[in-house]
This record gives sequence, structure tokens and C-alpha cells, in this order.
Amino acid sequence: MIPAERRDYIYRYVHERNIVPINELARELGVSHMTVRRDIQWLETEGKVVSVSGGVKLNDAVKQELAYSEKAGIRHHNKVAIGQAAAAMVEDGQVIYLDAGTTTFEVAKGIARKANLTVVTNDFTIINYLMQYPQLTLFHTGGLVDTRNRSCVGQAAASLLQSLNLDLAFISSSSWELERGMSTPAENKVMVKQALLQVARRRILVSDSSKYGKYGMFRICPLQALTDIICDAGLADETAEQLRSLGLQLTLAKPSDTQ
Amino acid sequence: MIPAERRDYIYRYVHERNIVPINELARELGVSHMTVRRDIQWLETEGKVVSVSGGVKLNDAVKQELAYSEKAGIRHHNKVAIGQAAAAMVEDGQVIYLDAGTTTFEVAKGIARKANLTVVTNDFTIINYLMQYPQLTLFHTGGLVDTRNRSCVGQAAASLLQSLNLDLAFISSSSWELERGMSTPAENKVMVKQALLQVARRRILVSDSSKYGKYGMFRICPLQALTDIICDAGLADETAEQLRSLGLQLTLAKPSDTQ
DNA sequence: ATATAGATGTCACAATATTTCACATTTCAG
DNA sequence: CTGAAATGTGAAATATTGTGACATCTATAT
Repeated sequence: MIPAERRDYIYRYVHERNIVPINELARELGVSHMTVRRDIQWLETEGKVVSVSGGVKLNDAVKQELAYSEKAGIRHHNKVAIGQAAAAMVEDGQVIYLDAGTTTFEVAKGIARKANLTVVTNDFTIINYLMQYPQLTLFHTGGLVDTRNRSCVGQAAASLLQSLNLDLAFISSSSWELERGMSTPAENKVMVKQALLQVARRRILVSDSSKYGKYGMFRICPLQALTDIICDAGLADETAEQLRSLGLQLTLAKPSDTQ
Repeated sequence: MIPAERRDYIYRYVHERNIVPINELARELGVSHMTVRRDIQWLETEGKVVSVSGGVKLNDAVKQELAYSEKAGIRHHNKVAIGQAAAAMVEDGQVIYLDAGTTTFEVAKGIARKANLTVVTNDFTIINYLMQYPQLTLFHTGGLVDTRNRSCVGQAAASLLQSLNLDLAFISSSSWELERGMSTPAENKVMVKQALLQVARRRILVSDSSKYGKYGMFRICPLQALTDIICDAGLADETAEQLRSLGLQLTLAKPSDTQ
């Protein structure tokens, strides 16, 4: 059985069963779990399937909301550390923005119990979570709903932001790099992030090191447009040096007492 | 059984029984109560389920602001009926607005499977629910978050609405009356509803008869500013007559054969 | 009100299980 | 035979789960 056949088989199998454990696929196909994993990775980049702990799941349009939660597991330690470092920057009485994403969700967890904060976000999961804390003043940007990311994008979201003054903006990014700056594969996120750069006093990229060096089709800004970057310790020393020489305040967050 | 399977199982199980004790789930699944709790937490952040003391509950009719007497009793049947009558008005390709509230949530359920619709709302529970249906184009108004109602209010929400053209606006109200018109106890809801009246071609009040005759401190509009009213059969004949004589299209929805 | 028991919920940590990563091995096409 | 692609292996990194200690809530009796 050649790889393409096997992937096809997996895809059909998952279609029938909705959720299938990796072990079952490996046994069924008579290959090692690694082969199954690599096949799943392939199918995942095509968006046909989502991997979950222990197995794989259909990416039925109906179940797309899960894309968010699946991502939550990946590089989780680093995200938590970044979130904590970010939360430590926040002071009483400030107005802060949290961009859509799982890393910023960790920031949200870190600031939830602070007093006197105003939090603006375009993310529904974050709003949902923060609504539990009645001492916070919350603001949602609104706009066109991006189901995959459970957030709002587009002109309407950007307009609302432009009418605000923000102390801190925690900006997420799936791709950033020295030469090409911050970029995204989705056009309608561009204007939201650009609006942020205009209205926030301090503009803080929160992104784990696995995103460094990637780039998407749409360019948002050069890295100099930011004031701070919070990343995990996985960033190359050389890169860290270069970022600092651009005048950026770089924080490398270490997962606390991890074993 | 892998985690994703188990969560799926729990979700479906809760769907059948509505409320399920944690112990029962743990026994049924052969895992510890901690695992069940963590699964429930997961489902909860997705808004699929709500945890209650000792167990977990379906999040279909989630509405904190309402007492359960209203949620569970006869009123609920009326809301469902109103929702269905409202959904029947919606045609392919339209742009519709759903106001925050439990009655409009019933409208959302009724329209979820239609094609080619654009739905605008200020309600987070509704957006959350409708995100499951990828064929819909969704828009959220954004604005200041009203935690109690899980929705957005205030100037920012109103501004966004003013930049739209709506075919149908389904408006909820906790108090309406011939003389005093539609009113609300919360000031920052006023401008949202007034913006709707300006931009929607057809302005439809969806409200059960128990709200008729009440009034709140802030006046929104006289009833003539509306074009339609959908209510349940509990409205007095005389009142119905009067409303119709104002030129309003009045629909009295009857709960379908359900007991 | 206060005390108490029993149920329920939270937390930290150890025990398992899964996933990732680097690299050795195999397969296949030319 | 050779190089590239595909696969398997096992150790290390991460995630998930169960356990038990402890906190909190609820109802009842004093």
C-alpha cells in the first residue's frame, strides 16, 4: 500500500467514525504509529482532519469550532509562560487589548483577577471566559465573525479600535521574522492589527518561538512598529540579539518550575 | 477511549438527559471524577455545557438573567412558538438582526439551517450557537459587554449598526405597552434599539405576552415605530385589536402540539 | 446562631500515556 | 548502485489521568 492510498484510507475511515484513535489506525493498517502520525499531519495541513490527543477527528464543517481548542494543546507550556510574563506587565487602571488566539487567552487567564482593568478583545473565547469576572470592564470589537478562530475581523472591527486609546495591546501572530516583519495568511486580519499599531501606546507581540521565521502572504508591519516582544526561551540567541538591537524590549519567558 | 471520544460521549449523553450527575458519568465511562470534571471544564469553555453543583447541564437555553420559572415553564413553549413563527418570516439571502435575549435565541435555532443568510447580533450566546453553522455569514456588533445579558450595548454597538442595512430586525423587549411604547430599565440598551429602528426595513418585536403592560425607566420608541409584533396567544383580544388598528402586523404564535 | 456530617469541589503531584525528535534503517526509482 | 523518500525505533518532552489531602458548600440538628 503506497502512502497516498493509506492517507485516503485514513480519511475515509475517519469519515465513518468521526473520532479514531491512532493505535486503531496503526493496527488496522499494519504500520507504526509514526507513519500514521505523519499521514495525519499531511491530512491536517489540507484541513481535512484535526488531530486530537490520542487520535484524529473529522474536520466536518459543523465541527470547525474545535480548531480552536485543538490548537490550545500545542506548545502549551510555552504559551502559559508567555501569558504570565505578559500579565505581569499590566498595571491597575489600564486599558488593554487582547488579540484573538490561544497565547493571548493565557494572558487573559493571568489578568482575570486584577482590579480596575478595561479589557478590549476581538476573541469570543476570551470574552466568554472574562465575563466570569465582574470586576472587569469588557469591550468587544465586533465585526465579521471568523468561525475558525472564534473571533472578529475586518473593517468593522478595525473601525471600533480606531476610536479607542489603548495602554497596552497584546498582539498575536502566527508568523513573524526580521526581514518580512509580522504577516498573516488572512487578509481581513491585517487591518485589525494595523489599527492596533495606531492606537496603542505599547504594542506587544506575544508569540512562541515556533512562529518565528515563518511568513504569510499579507504583510502587517515591520517589527520596528512594535515596542515589545514576549517569546519563549526557544528563540535563537543570535535572533534575540538582533531583535534587541532594533530597539525592541524582548522578554524570553521560561516555563515555571517545569520538570 | 481517547479524550476526544469521551468528551463527545459526555456531550451527547448530556444532550439526552439534560442534567447528569458527575458520578454517573464517571461510572459510565470508567474514569475518575477528576477526568470527568476536566472534560466538563473543556466543554464549558466551548459553551456547550454548563456545570452545576454535582453535575453538568445542557447549555441550550442558557440565560442567566432569567429565573427558571420562565425558562422551564409554559413560557418556554411560548418562546419556542414565537421563535418558529419568526423564523418562518426569513427568506433566502436576507440580512437579519437578532437582538439579545432568550426569545431571539429561539429564533436563532429556527434559522440556523437556512442557506445564504447573514446574521447580525449583539448576543454572545447566539453567536456562539450559530458559529456551528458554517454556511451562515455572522456579524457581531461589538461594544461594551453587558455580563448579565451576555451581550453588547452602548454607543459602539449602535454605531456599527448604523453602518448597515438590515432586511429584518428581530427586537426583544422586557416591557412594552400601548401608551408608553417599548421601554427598558437599562439606559445603554436604548441607543442600540433606536439604531435598529433606523436601519431595518422591517422591525419585528418578538416578546411573549407576559411582558405586555410593563414599562421601564427608559423609553425606546412608540409601538408605531415597529412594523410587526410576534407574541403568544396569551395576549388579550382587546389588546390585539388595538395593536392591529395601529397598523401593526400582529402574529400570535401557538405552541405546536407539544404538551 | 453554631456545630456537624456528608457531599462536592480544588489542588498538587505521582503514575501513565502520548507525542516529538533525531537518527538508523528500509524501500524504491532511476 | 545511489540518492531521495518513507518508515521504524527509542529516548526525551509533554499531556493526561488518578489519588489523596484538604477546602468549601448544604442541610440538619442542637
